[in-house]
Amino acid sequence: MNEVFVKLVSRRYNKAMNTPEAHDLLERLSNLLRMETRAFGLKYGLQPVQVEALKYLTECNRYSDTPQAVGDYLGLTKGTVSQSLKVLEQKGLLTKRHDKEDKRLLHLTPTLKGKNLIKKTTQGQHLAFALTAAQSASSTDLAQVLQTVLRTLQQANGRKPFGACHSCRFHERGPQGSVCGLTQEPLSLEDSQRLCREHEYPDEAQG
Amino acid sequence: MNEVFVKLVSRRYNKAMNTPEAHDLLERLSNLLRMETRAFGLKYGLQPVQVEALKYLTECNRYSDTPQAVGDYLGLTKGTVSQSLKVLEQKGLLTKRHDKEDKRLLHLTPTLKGKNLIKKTTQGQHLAFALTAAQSASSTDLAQVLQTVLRTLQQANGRKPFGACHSCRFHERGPQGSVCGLTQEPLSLEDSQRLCREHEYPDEAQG
DNA sequence: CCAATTAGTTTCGACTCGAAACTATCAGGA
DNA sequence: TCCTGATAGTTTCGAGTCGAAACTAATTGG
Repeated sequence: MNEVFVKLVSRRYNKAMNTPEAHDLLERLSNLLRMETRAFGLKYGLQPVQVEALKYLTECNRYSDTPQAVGDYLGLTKGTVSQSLKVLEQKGLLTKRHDKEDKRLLHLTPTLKGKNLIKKTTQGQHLAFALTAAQSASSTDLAQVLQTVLRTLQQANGRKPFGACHSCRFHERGPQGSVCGLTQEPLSLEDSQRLCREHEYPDEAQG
Repeated sequence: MNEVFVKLVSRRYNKAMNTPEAHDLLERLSNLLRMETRAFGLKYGLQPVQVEALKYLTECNRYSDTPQAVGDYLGLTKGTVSQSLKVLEQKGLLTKRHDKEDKRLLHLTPTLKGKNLIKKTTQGQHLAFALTAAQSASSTDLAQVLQTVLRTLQQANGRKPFGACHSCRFHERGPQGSVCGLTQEPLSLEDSQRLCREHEYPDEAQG
């Protein structure tokens, strides 16, 4: 049964050749995620990086709870990390403790307060909701799943979707080519394929 | 045939309940993407935001090529956008032109130089490669696909994978619980589930 | 026991970003 | 017509990010 499954999926992926599209979608999701984290952190006076560092520390094992590891994980230099950790410590969200074997090493442990904050982070973000929506959607195409996630997130945040013109509810196909139902202006084929800030999805559509 | 398909997928998703995992994966992917864009932009003296703005302008239609739209798309305030666009214009990557109907509006058009730069961006990034790898992978589980993308990207960038301890090639299951093959120290169940900076995937494994 | 290495901190400068004040244009009503 | 309010964009300012480099302290290896 899994065999059949695999074949179907592979076929769809190859046919769609949607790598550049998935690329774009991931980038846009990436941006939105960052904004969510920023907005959340603001409520607690924390910067996005600080939230992410604290989150990492609640998820790593005892070989990986050092400033160096945080830097490797987040892709930041040790200097930058050092400052973020200082803030987290001052706010009572984590404690530092020197390793007994190697006194250069610092072990970082989130306090109860820190752990609770991270719990709230995950709950507070709309991403969880968006992911649930995407997972209950019927598509197996990566680009389509990502698109569902993105759209749900954008709705939740009250952001414009910026979809491709041809997928818009105002897009009208006339005898002499396409027309924008909002401006009543004719659209070239190229226009129709581009992103539009006024884009609105049709009521029923999913893709 | 699609009916069967949908049921299978739904079942797997529900069983796996992998929303939090997908959440994490998206965040880490998001970080990596940002670093790639940063590294790329550096070569041309551009900041990540500037690259993204320019990229948007090569993809949007004529109703959406204004500073305001760029801000909406990237989730930035108009002041911030204004500065980024000024830099792009100074570097000869885009041109500004006032709308003839509404003189408040500015239309932004990437120059040939700008368009070429964006082409190189997409080619230069490892993400395209990673996505291809993911799409040829056999999994249909969102978390698993994302994991493949992430791992491929991390390898391409020479970054540590930070996988869960129990999935590591040094993880050994002994009679009295698990042991880390690197440190020869015993691991609690909790340890085994956490992220480790020394993590290395087994040769053949995919998940 | 000294040199090289590694973990972490501090400092500095370039850059990001939001907020707010500002200019210019447009649209609508008395 | 003029005047008010709204909208597009710019400028300025301050808090914060981040990498680079210099620095301290501890460890490892001839």
